[in-house]
Amino acid sequence: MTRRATRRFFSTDAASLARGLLGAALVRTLDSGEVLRATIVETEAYVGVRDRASHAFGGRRTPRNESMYARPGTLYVYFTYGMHHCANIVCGAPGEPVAVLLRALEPIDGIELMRSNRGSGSARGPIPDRMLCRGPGNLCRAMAIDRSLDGIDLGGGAGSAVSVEISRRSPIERASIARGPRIGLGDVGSWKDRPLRFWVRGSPFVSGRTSRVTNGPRSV
DNA sequence: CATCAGATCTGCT
DNA sequence: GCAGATCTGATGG
Repeated sequence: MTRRATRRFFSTDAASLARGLLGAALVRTLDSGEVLRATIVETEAYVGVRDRASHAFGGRRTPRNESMYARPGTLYVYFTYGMHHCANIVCGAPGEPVAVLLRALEPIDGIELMRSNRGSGSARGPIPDRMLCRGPGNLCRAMAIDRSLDGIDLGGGAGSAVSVEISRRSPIERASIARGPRIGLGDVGSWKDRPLRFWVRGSPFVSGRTSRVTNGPRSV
């Protein structure tokens, strides 16, 4: 039993949404009608203009990050390193550039299409399921998310390209959620160590170099 | 395992 | 020009 997340669900602070998204499903409906569905297992919170690691630090506003300033439930997709797309869900108060980065998903439906979206893999054979949506760039590729979806409203009417499904049945136990510092940040002072990354403890779908280090204990 | 170069877009200096 | 909310394949211990 699931329901679709509405604007109300996204209208909260970034850390709360980052936690609350764990266990929810990200649903991508393609133009063809095919559906890709995956459980969110890892997120990062970018808490607003005071967050030195955020694209919106100090109130910075550019063509790229414009949708961060849109209403809660807006999808913010950016392109980085000349190669990768990353997907965020805008939250917080209306007009505040607050968002949650999606870092890893556990594939549920449309797995073969995800694999195909990722490319044919390498000489070592097809990409294993646990790698399909591991990391913010990889999950965008698998789920066919790019800048053309930047700014869409996840809380809008039915049939939109991307939405979030919340399950009442199996919410993630608080004790099964781990948190730690965010990944890949440059010199952002004390913000580097803030525990704003959240993940499902022990999930083999979570990103990070070694699952032992990144997947260890430490509850919320 | 750990480290590193390279892919080459976007925004700031 | 250079660094960045990344990822992959290559190389060396």
